[in-house]
Amino acid sequence: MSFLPVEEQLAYLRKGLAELIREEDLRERLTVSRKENRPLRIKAGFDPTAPDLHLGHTVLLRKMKHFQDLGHTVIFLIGDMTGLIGDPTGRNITRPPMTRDEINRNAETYKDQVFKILDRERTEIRFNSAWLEPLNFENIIHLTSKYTVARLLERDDFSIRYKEGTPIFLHEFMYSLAQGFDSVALECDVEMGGTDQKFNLLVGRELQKDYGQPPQIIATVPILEGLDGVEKMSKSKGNYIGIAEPPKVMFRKVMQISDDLMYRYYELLTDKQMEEIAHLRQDIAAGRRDPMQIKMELGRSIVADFHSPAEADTAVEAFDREVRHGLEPADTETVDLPPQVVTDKGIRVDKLLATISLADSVTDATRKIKAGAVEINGHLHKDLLLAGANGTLVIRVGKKWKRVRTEA
RNA sequence: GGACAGGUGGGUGAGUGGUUAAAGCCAACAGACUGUAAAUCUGUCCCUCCUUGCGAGGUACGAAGGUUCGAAUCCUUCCCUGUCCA
Repeated sequence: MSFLPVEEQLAYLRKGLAELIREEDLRERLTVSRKENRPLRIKAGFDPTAPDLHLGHTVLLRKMKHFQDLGHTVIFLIGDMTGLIGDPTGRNITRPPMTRDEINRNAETYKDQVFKILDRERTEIRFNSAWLEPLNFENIIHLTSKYTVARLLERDDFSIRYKEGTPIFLHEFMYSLAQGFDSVALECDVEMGGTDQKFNLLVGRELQKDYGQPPQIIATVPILEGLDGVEKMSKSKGNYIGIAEPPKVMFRKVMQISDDLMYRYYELLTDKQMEEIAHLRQDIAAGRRDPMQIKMELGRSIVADFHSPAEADTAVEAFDREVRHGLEPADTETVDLPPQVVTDKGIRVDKLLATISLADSVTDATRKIKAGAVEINGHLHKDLLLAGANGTLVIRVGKKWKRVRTEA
């Protein structure tokens, strides 16, 4: 295949990047690539323990896709070895080793998700244990001799923790080095990551020089804020939208973000141009457009990306019905009445709720009943007992619904 | 190896012998409000049982023992972390 002119490629790639180190290098690399008709190798690493991708990851994936659009090769690197360390944020410092089976299973999960965005034909999936595992102690000494403690301590996580006096374990220092070594092993032209990865990416540059390779270009993408609009989207903070989540859930979560955050999502998660987004913002500010409608369009677009336009429509309808009008979902689950919650005085509603997981525990169910959060067949139910029930009970606790079939 | 400081509920962080199942804050959940949200306000926020009560019982403050009528709080040993010294 032939590559587009370098300046056109650059323009396409530059959009939406947080930082590019260095643009001149990329220009040069693209020029060589075009001349030799050789695709560039773009790497980004992923943690094997968290195969549930969320929208935060897709900001990066979308950008990787752009490289593929231009004919380059993307290396989707699964950090099965570095995953034993965990990126040193100070949490989950050491992780239990994963079995080969688990890793493989997670890799499969990754593939299902990643190829919703990436082009299968231009993607290599690699595991860094392939070259990290064979390293012997001599190799490791060699590797560690390339970097100083002072430089590693420059990293924000470390310097903060060092000052605070929170523990930093030696193996955590290995994370950046190992990641850098990945670039050496793969002879990467470009490494991508979130802006929070900048330090690690730079280490790769240094190491490549030490190993006689041209230093990789670094392209970082902005970190997507989570649903709360403040912290970065992450699974552990619970402020995420998973790309494997059902359409309804995905859509509802999008609708939950603040109006302000919506523009950010438009910017990082859709193909809408910056000018268009600016217009939307103006129109809403001037009262010419309804923010809810605009947010619904965002949700529809995101759901359609990961599911299908038809499913997106269904999700919109469900939202309208369930959230806006507070009606029972069309797909409410029906369960049989568990016999153990029936007493001679009637149904023990607290136990029922706990059993059919409308409450975390019986105690929790009791609290919810007393708080007036429970509705049965459309009526507020504040009693622990329900006598004379027959037919199907439609139970609502907050936004959760369930139908319970009784015998009588 | 030594000295000193510290380890509390999902997170943070008070609490140094008794109304402490453990303040406050955050998160979460429910309710009100609303244009979806956000924001705000109110309530809840370990488990089990029923006679649903400012009820009874169980479990809980790194681990295990001990002192005491009674401990997260005192003692002992152990584990873990930090700082300083070597």
